[in-house]
Amino acid sequence: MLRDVSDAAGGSALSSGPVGDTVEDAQLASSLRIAVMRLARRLRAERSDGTLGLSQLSALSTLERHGPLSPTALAELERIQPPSMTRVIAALEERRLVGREPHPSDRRQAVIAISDAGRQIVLEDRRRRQAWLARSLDDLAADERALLEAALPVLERLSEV
Amino acid sequence: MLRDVSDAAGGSALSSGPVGDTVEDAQLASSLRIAVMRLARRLRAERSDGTLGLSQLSALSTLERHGPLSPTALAELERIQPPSMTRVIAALEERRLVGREPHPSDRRQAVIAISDAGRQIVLEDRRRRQAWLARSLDDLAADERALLEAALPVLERLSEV
DNA sequence: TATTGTTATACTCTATAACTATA
DNA sequence: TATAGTTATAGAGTATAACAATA
Repeated sequence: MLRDVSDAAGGSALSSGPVGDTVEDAQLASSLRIAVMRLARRLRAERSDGTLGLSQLSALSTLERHGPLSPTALAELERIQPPSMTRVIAALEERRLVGREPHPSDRRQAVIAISDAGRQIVLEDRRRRQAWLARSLDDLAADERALLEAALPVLERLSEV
Repeated sequence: MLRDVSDAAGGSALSSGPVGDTVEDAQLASSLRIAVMRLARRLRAERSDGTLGLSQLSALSTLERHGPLSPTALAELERIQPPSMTRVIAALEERRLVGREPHPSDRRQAVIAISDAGRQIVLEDRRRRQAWLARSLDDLAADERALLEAALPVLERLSEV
């Protein structure tokens, strides 16, 4: 399994110019795309209690980390379009997991903030919600987990471009 | 950035028992889940020409790699339920990208095979379809690409559990 | 005019339940 | 009875276009 790794790393090291990488990048991109989509599919299926959708929980979690945000700002952080965020917020509002207040100076804007009930769900979820993936990670060898952990920041940067 | 890596690897090596890893696994699982879902969302938005859905292309690609398969077998490989695969195959059949033949001995089964047109699309797509991700990968340093490439097999194994 | 947010509408992907045909 | 596949139906998630309110 690790043969591919060293081959690839060696290849990159030998031809690190922007042109030489193109073909290898395309292959890495293809494999990464398929792996990420499949894993996302699995993760979507393994949602914990099911009462809260993944995008709702993700938005709620972002609100918990960043503090109050406008719908547009939250949409940008979540990398979805404003109309999609409208629906996510509506679902959270209906369950009283977030509150809405008018912006102090700009009456066009709204300020969405997580509620105590919402915060409780986020914290509870961070503890309980990782069942399947954590179980899967448990089956990995220590060096495989380390590989994932090492690649994680890169994976995160990819979504931020 | 690589500090986290060695820290994590060291931590795992020191406490490789199932109990000691639980907390670290949960954190890794949480971060990985969010990163994977966001990246999947980006990838979904960046689909190339748009005429073919991601799940259709993924199934087509699997047919190209594995050869002719029954709908149920293909569904299992793609990790979706048979009714979902029925719709994917129907879409591919309508575009003549796959063909359907009766199973030689079991008349309940069908055999789905990629067509020449389908194969052309898969090959063309492997070359052209990775625009955004390949571009993003281009912006990474060589050692970051190597990290991704190293973690890729682990990522793939996670979906296979 | 530009920006913020919403509504209306539609598409993709997936699931479960119930059905048909064959084994 | 059991298996392969389909149909019917539903739901989550997202997008674009058009609109209203405010700046």
